[in-house]
Amino acid sequence: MAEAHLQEALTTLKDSGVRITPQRHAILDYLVQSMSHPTADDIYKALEGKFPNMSVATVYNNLRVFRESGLVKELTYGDASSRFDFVTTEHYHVICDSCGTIVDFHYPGLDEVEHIASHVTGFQVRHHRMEIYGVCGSCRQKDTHEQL
Amino acid sequence: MAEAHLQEALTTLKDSGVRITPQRHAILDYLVQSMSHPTADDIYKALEGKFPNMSVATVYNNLRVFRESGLVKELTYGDASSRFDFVTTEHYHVICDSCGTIVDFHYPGLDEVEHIASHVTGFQVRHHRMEIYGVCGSCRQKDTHEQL
DNA sequence: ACACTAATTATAAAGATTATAAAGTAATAT
DNA sequence: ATATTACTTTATAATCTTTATAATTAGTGT
Repeated sequence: MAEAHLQEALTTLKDSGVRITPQRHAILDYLVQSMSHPTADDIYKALEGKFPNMSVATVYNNLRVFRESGLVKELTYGDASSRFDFVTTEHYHVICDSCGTIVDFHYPGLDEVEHIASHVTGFQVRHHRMEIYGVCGSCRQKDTHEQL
Repeated sequence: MAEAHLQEALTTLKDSGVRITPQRHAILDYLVQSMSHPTADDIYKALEGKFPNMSVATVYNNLRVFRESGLVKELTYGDASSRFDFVTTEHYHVICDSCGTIVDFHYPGLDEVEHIASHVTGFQVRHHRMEIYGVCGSCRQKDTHEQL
């Protein structure tokens, strides 16, 4: 399953004339395997065993390449680092204000909102982002015990 | 109208024990007056006429104070600077991918989404963010003429 | 006006990301 | 096969936004 996603991604890249270097293969592989939403630095650190000489710039460059090929979505926040999400099916994210955990959340796209926004503002709407924030189950338990 | 908002904000601050300095007054005033969504640097530059010695840190510090008092919302993006929005009524934002213009968009809160997210993930949901992206009217005209 | 405390300033530091230039590697044509 | 070319990686420096620090200044209640 994950393997299939990786193969498909590699084919997509090859077909659009992007070379498959060992570094790119490894970064993609990590993105597919990791069920989390890693930062560029997470990826850099995770791969420094295999590629002791890899530069952070390589990670950033290739994440940009993947983003431009539509393989990866960049989740941007204010001060903190961007997180990168391998694109499979459409979904939103629910984020814990306390520990930062990101949980995938499947919900039908908000087409109506897009239509109304387009109508009201005169924009040609192309996409939207939505995130839901709160406190995750384990942080709530901690809070209860610690009287936080 | 704008004056009323400013006065109300000043009262809120005073009541919570925050000193009203000339800098704070000016920053709040600018936020209320400007119908845009300025960055910290926008504010800093706009006020350097009145306050030639004001530090950027003062702008950031006070924007944080206002945020913590609930007077101002911080709109965070990835690489770019945060933008600050004086809180009046609840609304979302529609953002132009081409020129960055931010337009206010009034729409009922997505309560249902929050409820379902809470139910599915076990989070105690507290808030959400949504932005709609596209191309604004004037950029679309430009694109047509320039065959972009 | 005085004393107390908070706010401002100037500066440095931190952190994430991008730019640059040199060296390396893969693809293509000869 | 080899030379040529274009693309990648590496190492490093630079940029940009934001925060931390320490010294000075200024509000506020008595």
